[in-house]
Amino acid sequence: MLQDHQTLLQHDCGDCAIRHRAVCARCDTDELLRLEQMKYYRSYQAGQTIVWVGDRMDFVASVVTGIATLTQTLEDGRRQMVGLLLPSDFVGRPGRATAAYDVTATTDVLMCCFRKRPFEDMMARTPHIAQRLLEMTLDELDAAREWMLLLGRKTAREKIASLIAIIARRDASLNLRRAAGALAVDLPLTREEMADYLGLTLETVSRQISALKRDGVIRLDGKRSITIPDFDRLLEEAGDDADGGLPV
Amino acid sequence: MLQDHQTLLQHDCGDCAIRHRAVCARCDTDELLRLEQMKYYRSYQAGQTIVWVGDRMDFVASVVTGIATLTQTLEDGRRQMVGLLLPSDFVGRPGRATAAYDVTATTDVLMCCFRKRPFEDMMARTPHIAQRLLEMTLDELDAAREWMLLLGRKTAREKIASLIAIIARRDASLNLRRAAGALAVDLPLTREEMADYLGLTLETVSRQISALKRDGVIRLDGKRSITIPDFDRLLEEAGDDADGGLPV
DNA sequence: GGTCGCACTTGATCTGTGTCAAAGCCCGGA
DNA sequence: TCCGGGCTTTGACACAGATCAAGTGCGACC
Repeated sequence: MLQDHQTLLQHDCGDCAIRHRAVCARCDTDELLRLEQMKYYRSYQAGQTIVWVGDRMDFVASVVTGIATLTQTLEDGRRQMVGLLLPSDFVGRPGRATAAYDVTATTDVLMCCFRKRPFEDMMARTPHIAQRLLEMTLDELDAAREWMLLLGRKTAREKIASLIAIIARRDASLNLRRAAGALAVDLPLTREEMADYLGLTLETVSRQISALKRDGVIRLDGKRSITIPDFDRLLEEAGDDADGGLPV
Repeated sequence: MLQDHQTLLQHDCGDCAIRHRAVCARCDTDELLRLEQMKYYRSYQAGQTIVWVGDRMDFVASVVTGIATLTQTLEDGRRQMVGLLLPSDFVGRPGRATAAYDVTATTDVLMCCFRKRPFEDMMARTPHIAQRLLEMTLDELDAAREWMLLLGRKTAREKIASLIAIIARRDASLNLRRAAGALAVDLPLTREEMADYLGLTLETVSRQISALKRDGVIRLDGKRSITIPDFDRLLEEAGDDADGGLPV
């Protein structure tokens, strides 16, 4: 019953060995119960816009299942994705009244929500929540900076390889779907969404995926599902140093 | 005597009308005094590297005077700036042992430092610090996302205009150097640093600055100092919507 | 089973920015 | 005063990726 938002409260307290699974019963029971009473759910269909820039935001939430994106748009329609929300990611900013980005459901999405005001009050009372939120925000900031390097300095081929590596890594850490040697990943994004992630056009995305396939770096099973025969080879193509992904 | 790190502890408590100047005496006196005892200074010369990626980080700090940058580098030397640290900005990540980025002093820099361990302990005891740090980190995340839009989707000309607008805005909010109509700004960065900020080459930066000058969007007084006759015109060139800068 | 529509691929061409190279400017030191 | 070196500007050219335009494949719906 606590599963949906436990990532919000978890913290390193020494008692909880497995950080991403356990919630420390000793310290957080009261807060957990209070939070439990506050939560409610919202679900959205694939393609649906969850909030528009400038909308009044009266809630904060975390993604339970599905994938959502944060995007920014220039007046003439150029779009850049600035956040990719996977299960357990947090949406919304305590202390801000209106949304700064468009939030869109890429697949069907279930969110676990908390009304903003009581959540903020609670944050003021229970230091663990602010500390946990700080930790999550710092992780996001690191991811954003890695992303900036990608956008500013990588070639189209490196961008595609990086994106596949990022998805594979986040995916693998959730699902442990690592077969012997080869790794199966499915891309939860359309070519256009990948383009918006990478600062490219969809044509370029398509061409570079074809090129990586031609060169044996990836194999395609259908259009959205790929296998990676050699992950290190992929990382090499991504141009990163050593382990080349989001610092975690 | 408290001036150097007061931004770290300030918060909205109702008593302090002017957020960026006042520290609420009622709530924070003890913490301020403890923090005061812990602080020490380091200074760096222009061009000097403050920390290298992977270095052990035994302190956190905030910039008192001068400008520093965070950069990431690919193996073949391509560089991308991922953070620009102006006075009052925070450096270092509580809970992380090694630096994730190169930190370099662009001008002479004075930093107000705290040893990491005691700072972390203090953070655990005094919720205000974590909350304040969260607020600052969320601001940085917003800035990073604006930056991602710039890197992924703006043209070279728009990038330059945006950078000038960003510097002018941060500068103006600190110094209130807004003359009637025209606005004088000096660029604290070399052409190469601007290029690293914007994901361009220094030649392109130079060409676009010349173009903006030719078109009357900016005027140059020497190489590093510009005046902006019409700020709205500049924002238009930057391609942003409405007020087009870092959301604050 | 056919056909409609949408996501994707592929091709031809165009263009903005990178690359390479040279020259100018300015400041500091001898 | 002149010289040297770093920062900057400018030019000529190359090329990665954008743009425009067909075409393909595949699932949904009749």
